[in-house]
Amino acid sequence: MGWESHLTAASADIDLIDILWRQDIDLGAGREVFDYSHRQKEQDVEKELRDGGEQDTWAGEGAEALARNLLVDGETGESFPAQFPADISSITEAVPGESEPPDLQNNLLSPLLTGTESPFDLEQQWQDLMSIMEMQAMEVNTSASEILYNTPSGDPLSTNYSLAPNTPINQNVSLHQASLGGCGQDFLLFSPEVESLPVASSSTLLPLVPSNSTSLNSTFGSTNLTGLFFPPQLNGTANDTAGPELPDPLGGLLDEAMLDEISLMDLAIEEGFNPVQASQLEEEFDSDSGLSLDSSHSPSSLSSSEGSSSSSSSSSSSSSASSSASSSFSEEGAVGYSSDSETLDLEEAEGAVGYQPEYSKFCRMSYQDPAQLSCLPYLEHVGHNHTYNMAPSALDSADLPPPSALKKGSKEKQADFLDKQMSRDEHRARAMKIPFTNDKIINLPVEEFNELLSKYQLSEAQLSLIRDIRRRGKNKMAAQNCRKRKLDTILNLERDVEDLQRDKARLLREKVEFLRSLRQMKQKVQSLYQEVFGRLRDENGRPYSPSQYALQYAGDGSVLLIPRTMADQQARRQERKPKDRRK
DNA sequence: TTTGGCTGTCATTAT
DNA sequence: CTATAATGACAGCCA
Repeated sequence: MGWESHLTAASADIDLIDILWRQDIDLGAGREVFDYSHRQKEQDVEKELRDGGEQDTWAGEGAEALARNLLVDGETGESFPAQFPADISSITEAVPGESEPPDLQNNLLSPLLTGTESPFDLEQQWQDLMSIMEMQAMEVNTSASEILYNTPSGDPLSTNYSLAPNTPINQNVSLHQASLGGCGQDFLLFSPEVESLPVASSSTLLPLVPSNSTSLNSTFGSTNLTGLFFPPQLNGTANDTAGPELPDPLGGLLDEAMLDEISLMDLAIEEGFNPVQASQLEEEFDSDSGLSLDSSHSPSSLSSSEGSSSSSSSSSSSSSASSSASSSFSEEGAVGYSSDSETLDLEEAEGAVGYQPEYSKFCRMSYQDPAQLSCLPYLEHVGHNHTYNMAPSALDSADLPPPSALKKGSKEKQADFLDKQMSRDEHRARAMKIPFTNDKIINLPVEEFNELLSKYQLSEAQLSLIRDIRRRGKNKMAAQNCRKRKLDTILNLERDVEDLQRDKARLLREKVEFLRSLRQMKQKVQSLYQEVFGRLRDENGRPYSPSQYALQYAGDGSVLLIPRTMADQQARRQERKPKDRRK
């Protein structure tokens, strides 16, 4: 108990600390045993003595903090309604199942479309869309064929297809030839004018859609010139199946600009995109084809911070026992959470996205490097000085009180200030005459630490204090790392969210593009079908009735003219196959 | 005076 | 088992 003889320290702070220490011991917090509960008691007593009744003021702070935490969680926990699957389902629902029975030609088109025309590999979703479109496309077919026959197409197919009556005629009709005349023009012809897309789900989000919903039908209805080129049977069939009694409910969604708008509106509504983000997306869509899959913000590149750990180095310890805090920076820097590169990376990332609050928060965690901190002007206002372990030399330049406070600039005040910069543990260590620095106490490896302890004759109180200092010091760094990790996690999650939102927007746009091209192909195929069928003549020179005959596409590119009954059977068979496969 | 952020500390659990 | 790391909770300080 030799330490009591040093109670006459000049500093009042040290007097107080010594008094506290005596009280701690008087309260029974003996230093013989390293006891957590005792340490808690001494903490409490110390607080009561030093802070007076201040604790009452902060009685409810824990609850407030909890509430804040919950709020923060609520902010970061963005909700992502599963809208994309809903899109598909609603599309499926939007396609009336009743349209199947009357439309016989659909059944004939499906094998060709699914088998040979698709240049894309969109896997399941694509297949789903295909199936959707197959039912949907025929709603546009009438218009498509009308447009086709309205065109001054070349006539390579003119009258070459006169077929024998009655029998299923197996006549090769080269689709290559057939497409020579109209195909090249088809895309030019159709793409700007007909934009029918079954994004019925999106229409629910757009109140302006219904007003346009009849534009397509009315447009093509008024220019129905099919009769000029087709015999009444074929034309009648087409009108019967997809005609006025089945108006295309999606006709109003065909406008290309509207599709993009739908995409953006989708995003805005589903994900809470702010207008700025939406416009950014729009720019992205405008400049990008939407097919670039390489994301520089790949979520897989996130957890980089964990790798930059370096073990604490004993060489950072200071030599002077009295200036015990001189090496606190190296001590903290040795924690192993170097954040330089991360800070830069995040600066770029956040700067690109405009996440200022988090950026500020994040950078405040880089205090472990004072130079870095002083280089960040926006952190200068952070004048907190809880870092009692900070080196006074480093604090001199930045945190010294204004000169007015030092006018009477006595060395005592300077000493006072330095004292205030010392952590409580450092004060305690000084009061207890601990013969080495807190830095060593905290950062030395266990072996060296024990070796150091064995070199000195230390009382139990001193040993207990040393262990406390070591425990608290390590825990302090652990807490700092923990907080930084937590911030990193939050930032990474936010970046993940942004990346996912970007991906979703891109996929949505791709979906629209695919639907668009799919629709064009279907229109082209359908018009080709009708052109070929319409040019077929029986032995009497009369056209075949679409209600009795149909064209069957073979796998080798040939086309067969077969009776309807056979075609229907085959179509049903082929329809079931993929469904069974899916199950 | 109130509030929010930062920091240190303790208790507890995980490694 | 001990030592240490990680983390939630709390308290205190400061702008």
